[in-house]
This record gives sequence, structure tokens and C-alpha cells, in this order.
Amino acid sequence: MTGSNIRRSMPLFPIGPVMQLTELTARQIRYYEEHQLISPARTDGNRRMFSLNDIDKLLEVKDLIDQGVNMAGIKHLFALKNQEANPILKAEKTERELSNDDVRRLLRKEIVQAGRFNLPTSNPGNMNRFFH
Amino acid sequence: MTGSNIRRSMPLFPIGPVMQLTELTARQIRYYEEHQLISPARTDGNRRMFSLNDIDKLLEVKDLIDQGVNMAGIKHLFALKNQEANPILKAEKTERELSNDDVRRLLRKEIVQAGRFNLPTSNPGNMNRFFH
DNA sequence: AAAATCATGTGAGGAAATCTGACATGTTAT
DNA sequence: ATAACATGTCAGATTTCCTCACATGATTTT
Repeated sequence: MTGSNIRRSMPLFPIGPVMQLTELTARQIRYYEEHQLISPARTDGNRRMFSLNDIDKLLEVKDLIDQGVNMAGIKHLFALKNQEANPILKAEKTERELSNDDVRRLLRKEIVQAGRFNLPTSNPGNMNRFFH
Repeated sequence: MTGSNIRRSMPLFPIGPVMQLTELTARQIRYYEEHQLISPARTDGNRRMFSLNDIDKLLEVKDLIDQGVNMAGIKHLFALKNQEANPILKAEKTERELSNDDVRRLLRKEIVQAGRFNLPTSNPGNMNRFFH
């Protein structure tokens, strides 16, 4: 796993922001977890914490649901995707921990062009409170 | 403002994750806000929501504090930084709203290599619960 | 068509996270 | 030594999130 992948799997978001970013309800998100499409981390206090990977997946789920695919189908699709990805990953060079300097260096350059977020289309004004 | 800047100023994080990412206490973060070094957004329920820009700033504040600079000094430094940045910004091409397709395109490629986060150094084991 | 399944809504009751405000404390500057 | 600064800590209130249960409309199966 590379540094950026580590970051992509760092659980940062509670469910609230995830709802806004994905335009899914809490109920939907929990339901998808129930069906093991995602496995968000938990805080000590048992609250879900989502990584950017989780959010990515949720957006894919949303797309697929919109296209009529059901839980089982999505699960299979995700499994396939992993089959494709893994052999590549196996060929990848061995995991290396990031030094803090690595982090610094990485971060000095642009970063976070943020992550595959759907800016809401349905209600084009509702992000106003987001910018200051 | 470019698309990625919009994203950098999108309030995504409640104070909890920000504490972990910056290794600052809630008290410190609120104190810095009190002294107007940051201006996190608020939810409808009055909770602070921090953007990546805010987190950036907090990390700078932390560095400067460590170097003995006080609130007033940091405030001036930030002001200077903006003075430098703004003329460039003014020369920048006029603001253009992102279409959803723009977003899609942006997001298809790598994204979020996450953002200038200090992986805690003091307690190298304490991120374990973060990866799954 | 009736029954079952699916995906989601909704509400209750409780626990966790965050809020503001006040006071305490160790450090640095005057 | 006093004052100003930066942070810790506590209390009480509010918000967010949790699980569990039941309701409901849409599809699929029988």
C-alpha cells in the first residue's frame, strides 16, 4: 500500500458529512454496511468513521443502484474489481512506512484535489453554507 | 477560485477528526478561532465544520506556536500571506463554475491523496484503529 | 392476484460528541 | 511581582449518531 492509499483508507468522516457528500441518507448508508458493501471503522464510542475509499464506494453503490443493480449484484461487482486489482497489487513493491518527511514532502505539493465528490445537482443552491 | 480550491474550502470535518489530524486539543482549536486565525463553518446545529484549508492553517499555527510566535504574530503572518497571494489571484482567469461533468472528469483521475496531514509522531501506534 | 422480498422512511430511547462559559494553572513578558 | 498568554478542566445544555423496530411502496416470485 502506498502513502496515498494509506490516506485514502484513513477513517476521517462521521456519517453526517458523508451524507452530504454522497447525497445518501443515513439509513441507506447503514443499510449498505449491513449488506457489507462497506465496512466503515468505528470510534471508541461506536460511531462510524468513513474513509475516502468508503465514500468512493458509496458513490459507486449509488450509481449502480440508480442503474437497477441490487445489493447482491453490487457485492459481486466489487468482488470482481478486487480480483482485478489484487494481482497488480501483489506485483507492487513491498510496503514501506511513510516517514514524517515523506509526508511533508508529499503535502508540500498540491494535495487533496478532494475526492470524487458529487456536487449536488438536484438543489444547486444548497452548498452555500459550505463556503466562507 | 478553481475547482480544487472550492474543494479545499468545503467544510467537511467536525472537530474530532481535526483534533486527531492536527494533534491539537479542542480547547486549542477553539482558542485559535477565538483569535480569528481560523473561521470554521457551522452546521445548523452550531457545530464547527472544518475545511482542508482550515486544517492547513491549524497546522501552520501549530508550527508557529512551537516557534514561539503568538496569536497576534500569526495573525499578521497570515495577513501577509494573503497579500502575496491575492494579486496572483486577481491575475487569474475569471471564476468559472464547475459543471458536473467537470467534477466527474476531475474525480475520475486520482484524487484526494488526502491533505497535508501530520501522521502523529508522538504515539506511533495510535492510528491502528484507523485502518481496516 | 397474493405473497414475499427489497430498499428506504420514520420514530423512540439512549449514548456520544460538541457547544459555551467559567475558573484554574503554568509560562513568558513587563 | 504582576500581568498577559496559552491551555487544562469541569458543568450543563444541545446536537448528532446509535440500534432496533415497524411501516411502506415497488418489484419479483409463486
